[in-house]
Amino acid sequence: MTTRRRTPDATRRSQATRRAILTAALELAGEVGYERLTIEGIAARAGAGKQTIYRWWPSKGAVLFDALLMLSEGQGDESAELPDTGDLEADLKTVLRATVDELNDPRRSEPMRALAVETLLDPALAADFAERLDEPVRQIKLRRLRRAQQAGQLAPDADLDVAVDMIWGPLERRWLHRRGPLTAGFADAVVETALDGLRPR
Amino acid sequence: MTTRRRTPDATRRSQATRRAILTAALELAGEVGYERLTIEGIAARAGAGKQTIYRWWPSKGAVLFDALLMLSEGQGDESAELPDTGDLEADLKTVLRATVDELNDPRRSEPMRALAVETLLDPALAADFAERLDEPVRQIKLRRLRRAQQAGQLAPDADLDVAVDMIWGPLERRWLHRRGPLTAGFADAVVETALDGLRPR
Amino acid sequence: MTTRRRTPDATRRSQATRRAILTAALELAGEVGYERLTIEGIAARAGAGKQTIYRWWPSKGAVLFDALLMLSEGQGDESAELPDTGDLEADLKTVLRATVDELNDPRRSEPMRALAVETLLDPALAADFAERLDEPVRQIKLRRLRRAQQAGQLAPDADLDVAVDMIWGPLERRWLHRRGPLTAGFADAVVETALDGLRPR
Amino acid sequence: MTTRRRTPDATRRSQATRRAILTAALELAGEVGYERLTIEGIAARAGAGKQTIYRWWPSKGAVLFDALLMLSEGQGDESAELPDTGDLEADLKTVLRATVDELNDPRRSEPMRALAVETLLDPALAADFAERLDEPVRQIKLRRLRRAQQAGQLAPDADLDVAVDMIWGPLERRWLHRRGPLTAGFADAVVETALDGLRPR
DNA sequence: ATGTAACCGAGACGGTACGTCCTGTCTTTTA
DNA sequence: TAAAAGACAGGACGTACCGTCTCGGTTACAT
Repeated sequence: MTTRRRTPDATRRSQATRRAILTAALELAGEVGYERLTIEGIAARAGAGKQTIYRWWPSKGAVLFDALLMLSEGQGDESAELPDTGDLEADLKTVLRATVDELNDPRRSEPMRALAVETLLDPALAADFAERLDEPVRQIKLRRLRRAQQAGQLAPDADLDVAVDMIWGPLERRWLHRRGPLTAGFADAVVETALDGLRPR
Repeated sequence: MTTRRRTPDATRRSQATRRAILTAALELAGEVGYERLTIEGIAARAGAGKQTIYRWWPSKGAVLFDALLMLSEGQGDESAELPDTGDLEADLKTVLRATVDELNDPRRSEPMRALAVETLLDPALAADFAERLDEPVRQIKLRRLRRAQQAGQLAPDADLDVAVDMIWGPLERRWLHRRGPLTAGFADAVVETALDGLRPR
Repeated sequence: MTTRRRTPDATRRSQATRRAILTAALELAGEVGYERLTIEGIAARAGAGKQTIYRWWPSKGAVLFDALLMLSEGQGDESAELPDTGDLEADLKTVLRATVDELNDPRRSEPMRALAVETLLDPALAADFAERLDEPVRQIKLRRLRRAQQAGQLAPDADLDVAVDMIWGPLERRWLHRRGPLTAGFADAVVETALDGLRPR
Repeated sequence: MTTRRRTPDATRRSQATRRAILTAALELAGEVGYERLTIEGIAARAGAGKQTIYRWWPSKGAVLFDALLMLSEGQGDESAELPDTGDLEADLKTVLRATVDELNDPRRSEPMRALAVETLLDPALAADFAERLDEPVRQIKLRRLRRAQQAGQLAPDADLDVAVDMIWGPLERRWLHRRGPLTAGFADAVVETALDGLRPR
């Protein structure tokens, strides 16, 4: 007696309820942390039925994902670009400092950490996350570096995939593992070291 | 009637039971993943009472932590050093290739991933982990880099803390987030890029 | 954050589950005895979740109480009366012999003993039991005695509350404390002694 | 590999510890009630090891039994007799009024209730209790009635076993089931009714 | 005096059951 | 007919005690 999972009719979806659920998820993630965030808690806070959540999202991670997407609605365009003043080092410092500021704001940072952790545990969510958030952003970074490479500011044989990891990796690592403070100085040091290398010149 | 948490008497501890629990934890973490690893399951597999686990460990993450420590028993000395043939680049490649091999072995890798994720969720466990595993290893890395710096193989003003992140960070990131394959080639590229920098020379 | 005990909605209650739980409770009480009757066992036998039991009953005694009420459903009317042929002594012997038979049937007797013991330990249950079972039955007994008193078959100044205790007490005592066999002869002796008194005439 | 249950050597028994355990059992039975009285609790309060209790007593009921025996030490002689002034009715009233007073003193009454309940659940304890407390007392009662019967104050064919139940049963029932108040008046009424019977004379 | 055998306090251990919490499904009621 | 409300089976949580066991420390008797 297989009760086939019916696909809900998205056109009839209540937008007010959707927003209430996403808002409740964000608030609770910030208040109690991801571990103690529960579907029941979200439903109760949102004044929604549990079934409504199960109808539209496969996991609490997916709810949080949509909640974060809602937050960054509008500014997260596909066609966005990193600043390009011609000075790669200055541009990268500008971008990384902005990231530092964002990660230091707990209101946005806590739900993001929660989601990041969830992607480590849930491969399906990780794939969704990679496709809809991580990869587009990575392409933006790669485009900026490629332009710099064409302008002769980066070594012609530099592996840009490695370069992205090297520039943005340390920051993400410190943030995710709460290892050491996130400061503008750290951002600058990373950019300088990545560009100049560790060997004496 | 406050029933003060009594400190258990470690001298009476059953080593056989301890080993059974740690072994069961490793096996189960490998079999069902960290999310579905339960204290009840560990106790059942180990033939131990739940209370015995609760008596000695504060969380399932702590059990897994001890289990991994047991695995690396003996070789995890404080006085260990990275190889130093005088050729920093070659030495780093050797070390990172070894790490790649280790991380590609699911028997060790899966419980480690599980533990790494848990440190993201449990600050107390994270502190324990940092103190007993991460920081000692980081010091070993720093010592090797410092010797290279003194030998003139690294820039005298290079920030070695940033350097460590830059060399080992990308590997860890790929592993933890399952982003891209872990290969010897990737390890080599990271070492080369970190040492030479991205700018043309 | 006080999580107020929500009152369950009785109209939504599953009658099938309720019956399964009460049946399982009766069976288990008969099989393993009251002491080793557990909520977990009842839930398992009934194929119910533990929470379903905790939602509707405050204690295992209360479950058993309802189970016994279910058993005697229909015949336990408020308006029921003891037989009245005009011969008090014969009627009382009839009633007590029937009680003897009932108490000698372990299928009904064991759960009843279990419940009786539980009322000794749980005042709330005792009150419920007294109100819904014991007192109605006592009123039936009192009505029969009162009619006999009006008919001149009992002394006009006899304390009927004491009389009830004197007629039914010894039987209950032997049963509850397993002191001596329950026989028709014992029932007869009690009735005769209670009516005639101990003094020579 | 049967580890034969060794018989403890009673001559070496620590009397101080025994008293501490019995005292703790009485106190705790009064404080938290029988249900929540635990061997662990008794051991902790007495400053004794759990094994010391298990060595000497088979159940918590047995501990409480010995504790009550300790309380009534000295006055519980085998050769004791009920008062015999020649007036049976007056003597019985005296005895039952004394019992009423005893049962109204919670310090003695509560542990006794606890023990009484336990005998309902534990047949081994019930047998011990019957042999060492109940039966001797019953014999004393029977001896008094027998003397009265020989003196012509009771019907020659009266069943004295039934008589004992009839005289002492109602009091015990009210006490054990907390049904109605225990008063001297009730004691008197029971004695009068039992002696005179319910029929008009 | 010195084994040596027992009791004793202490408490770790494998277990059972507790009562709570949450999951994901299902059903009923509301709008 | 979507959504709220919430009952349900299931199962993990962390706690409390159970009764058994082993460990040293301390009597007390027998060499």
